Amino acid sequence: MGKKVKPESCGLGPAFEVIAGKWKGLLLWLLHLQPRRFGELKRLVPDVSEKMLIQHLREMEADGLIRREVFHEMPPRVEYSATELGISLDNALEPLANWGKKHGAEIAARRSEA
Amino acid sequence: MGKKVKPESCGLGPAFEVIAGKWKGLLLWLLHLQPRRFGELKRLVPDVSEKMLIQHLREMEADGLIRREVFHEMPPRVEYSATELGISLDNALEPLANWGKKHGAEIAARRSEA
DNA sequence: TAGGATACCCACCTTTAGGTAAGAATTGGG
DNA sequence: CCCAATTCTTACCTAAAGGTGGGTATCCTA
Repeated sequence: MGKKVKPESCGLGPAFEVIAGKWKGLLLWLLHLQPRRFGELKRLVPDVSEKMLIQHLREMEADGLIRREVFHEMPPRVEYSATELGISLDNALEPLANWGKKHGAEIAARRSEA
Repeated sequence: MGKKVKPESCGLGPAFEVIAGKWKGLLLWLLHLQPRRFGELKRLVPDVSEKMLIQHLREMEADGLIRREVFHEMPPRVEYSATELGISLDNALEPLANWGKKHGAEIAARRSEA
């Protein structure tokens, strides 16, 4: 019994570190579909506050998941897009998203029973 | 341009609702390997507090991811194991875990540069 | 009868994630 | 000269997540 197991060998740690945050998964998904500017993201995710929107975008940029491109126009324009690394993460998230689509109703039902 | 997009169609929402929590991913991974009793889990994840350990286990049980079996022995014994649903979620998490194993070092490096 | 092992339960506290609302920089147009 | 549009920025606050340290119940064994 009781084989020895290293928790780190699970591998979820680093992935969660990078994608944890209320809106990051959704933002990455949106940006992997197509580049978007700040205002677009704000409209597409109407419940996010501006503060969290930039904060999450900045962190994802720092982690190399997305890139930020500034166009020196007036009015100003900033476009965010997914990097290769970001796309690879989004791909790794797809099975999870499918699981959510498949079992979301079941979960919600079980929770409302409570 | 600017196709209309429904954020819900991403599908990550329900999945994150169920797996969010500092230790849930790791716990599910451990329990999909083999059933474990409370004390074993506590030893395998030494940084988790007892409070969070049961709290997470209880929530995962309520969500149908794991099952809890009580053996009326002395000293008492409670065994937790993954359900079908839990196993399916763990499978959906595997690509994410692989992503973490592959890019964890890269992420950590980028973060320590800061 | 005291102590040990196991699996909890609880009250309290700290930390952190996230929200609100206001304001600032840019620069072209009226 | 003032205003508008866009992308932030900042100070402050709330709520939720998680940690700490103690206590409880059970029954077996010494």
